[in-house]
Amino acid sequence: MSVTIKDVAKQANVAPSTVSRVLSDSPRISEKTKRKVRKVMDDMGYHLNFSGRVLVQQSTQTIGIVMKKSSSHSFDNPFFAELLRGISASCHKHDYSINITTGDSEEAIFRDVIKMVQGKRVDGVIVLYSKEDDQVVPYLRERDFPFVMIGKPPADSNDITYVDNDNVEAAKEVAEFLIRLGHNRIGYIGGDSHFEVTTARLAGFRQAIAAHDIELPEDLFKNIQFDSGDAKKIVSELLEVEHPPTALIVTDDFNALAVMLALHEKNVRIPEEMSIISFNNTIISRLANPPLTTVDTQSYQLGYESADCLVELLRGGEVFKKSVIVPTVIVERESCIAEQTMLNKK
Amino acid sequence: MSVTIKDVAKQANVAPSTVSRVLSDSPRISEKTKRKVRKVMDDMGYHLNFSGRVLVQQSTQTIGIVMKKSSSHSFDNPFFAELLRGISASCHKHDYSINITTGDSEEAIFRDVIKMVQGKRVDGVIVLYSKEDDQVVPYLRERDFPFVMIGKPPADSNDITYVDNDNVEAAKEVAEFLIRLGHNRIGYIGGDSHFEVTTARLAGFRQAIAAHDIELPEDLFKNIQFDSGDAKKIVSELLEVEHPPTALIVTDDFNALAVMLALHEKNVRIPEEMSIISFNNTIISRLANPPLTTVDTQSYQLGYESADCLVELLRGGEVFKKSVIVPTVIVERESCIAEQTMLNKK
DNA sequence: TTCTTAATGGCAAACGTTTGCATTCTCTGA
DNA sequence: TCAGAGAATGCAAACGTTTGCCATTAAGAA
Repeated sequence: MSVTIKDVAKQANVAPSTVSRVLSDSPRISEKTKRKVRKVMDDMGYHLNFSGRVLVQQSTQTIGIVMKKSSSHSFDNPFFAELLRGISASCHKHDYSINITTGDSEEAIFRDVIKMVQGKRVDGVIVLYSKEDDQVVPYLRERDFPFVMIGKPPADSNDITYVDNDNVEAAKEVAEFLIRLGHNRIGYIGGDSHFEVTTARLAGFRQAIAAHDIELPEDLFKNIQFDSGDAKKIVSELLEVEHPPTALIVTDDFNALAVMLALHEKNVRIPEEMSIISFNNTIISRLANPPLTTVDTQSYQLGYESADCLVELLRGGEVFKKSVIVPTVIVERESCIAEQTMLNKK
Repeated sequence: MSVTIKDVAKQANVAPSTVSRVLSDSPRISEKTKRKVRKVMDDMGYHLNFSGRVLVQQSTQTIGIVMKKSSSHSFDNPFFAELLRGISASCHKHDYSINITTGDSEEAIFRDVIKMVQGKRVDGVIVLYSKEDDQVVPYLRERDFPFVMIGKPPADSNDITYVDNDNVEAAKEVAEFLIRLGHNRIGYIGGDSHFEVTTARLAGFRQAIAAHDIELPEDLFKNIQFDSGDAKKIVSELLEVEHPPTALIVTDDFNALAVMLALHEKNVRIPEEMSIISFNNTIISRLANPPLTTVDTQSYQLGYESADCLVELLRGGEVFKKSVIVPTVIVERESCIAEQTMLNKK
């Protein structure tokens, strides 16, 4: 039905192989022939059929993106959108296509991955999360299938290419930042503890307060499931501990927004009565009221680098597994003030 | 290298064709043989090679998603994320894969589309926008390539399958809603006027105010480019007209957030001094402060339906081009109050 | 003029499937 | 016992490429 390499060959009076070589601009074909063939291609409206090529080259020039468990939530979160955007940009640069998992449960996603990998639909895979008790990564490793992770692998991190922030360090800096502002009652609201990012940041935070000889009761440490109802509960609890915190560290902008809303409902003013600092520097932090002080994790860059790494892996250069740590930086806006200047509520 | 249908055939002592037919569970193969072959498949760890099938079946079971111009912005906007989530869910149901454009300029996206379509990488395409002066849609129509649009096509809408809200009606209802609350100085902040959604809503709004014999000066009508700097400017201008508005209609939650921030900086309180209503009911509207009254455009549903339509188209049932209008409903939260109960600023 | 060699292009196999048609096998009924 | 029917399976071509190797041509050297 559509015009193939053979049609072009016939029309141009050359062999199909010649046409193919013109396509790849092989030096074995003379300029004259190339011109002739290209003209015929244009005239006939020829376009390469992808699957034909894939079949023989055993390469799809496509990378797969493995979403995390509930893509419902990932999609909601501008952090993932940024990641995708970065990946997308890098792929475009390298002329790779993108195929994303569509499953919405861990099981379904795993099946998607198998379909991608075994069905040879993709050359490599980017795993958008790092999580313990995950089946995808072991599966990929077992088959020696090229992949890179966003987030530090829970195990064998020397053997896996990954792109990540230094989350321990980042959390430390955040704590130092608040401590420098005079806060010593700091509430910590982390994310799902199955994810590496959560534990890393918590560790960093604990290191920092220990280094400053600050002791914090365990009821100042919370985990939030993405859900604003949860935020209300957590905020209530935090306000009811014996010495309530004067500052809060929240795992990302999105949850911070939920926390702010909950505080607002409790008539706690930000930053006058509570400082808040969060992670990711998504557009939300700029638009929040007040605008959020947040650590820029450079999610776009994270995505971009991960795709770059994968492509490099695929092009086969790499002998050892390199990893990339993307630096973080605190972006100061208006949600944090010095402890001394706060309103005294009593 | 990996195990093919032939390997399985040899091992099971049958012909490759038989294995293929077992794969598709053809009634022409006896149960006994099927069992035997399936056992061998399992033992050998066989998995179908996708490209091989594609080549002969001339169908990829993959749909392409065409992002709008600056995916940079689309990705930022939870509205698009929701769309994607809906598409993804439907695709998963129908066992289709997803391939998205990676280009970031109109030109690059167009090239991506050509690559998808001519390279036969996808069976059909979903265009995530409706815009005048667009090259993608004409291209698809010319080649009779199956596609569906999200948003009403600027032309030939009887000939194109699309999924959309009734934006004229929705805007009308929003206006009526505000009028019923007693507002008659209403500011309107639309989006990029190249997009159909923008013009449709504006039309609806104008109809509604005309129907109520309200006259509004043209300087109450603004268009916002996505960018919070712009929001400040627009807000300033709106506050400086002779009789400033008491209510604002904003084209989506995201921009509404920016507008709210700008108002806040001007010390205008919401809703006491200004009511705001927006579109899309993304999670942002729930988390805003105060939570936004917004019209739920059901973006997830929009995405889901569009993929459903496309699959139906591909399965070839459709003779005529059906379109789906997804209903909208105003979700009342706390950003709108009756004009009478507002603070008087003078 | 003849031989050598470099440049150019063609042949055909291969990639992993599917599918129309042909073949083989197993019954059934006379 | 055998023709014939129907069920089960096999054969081989086709899908659109790429690529190793061979064939042809032309040019240059002797």
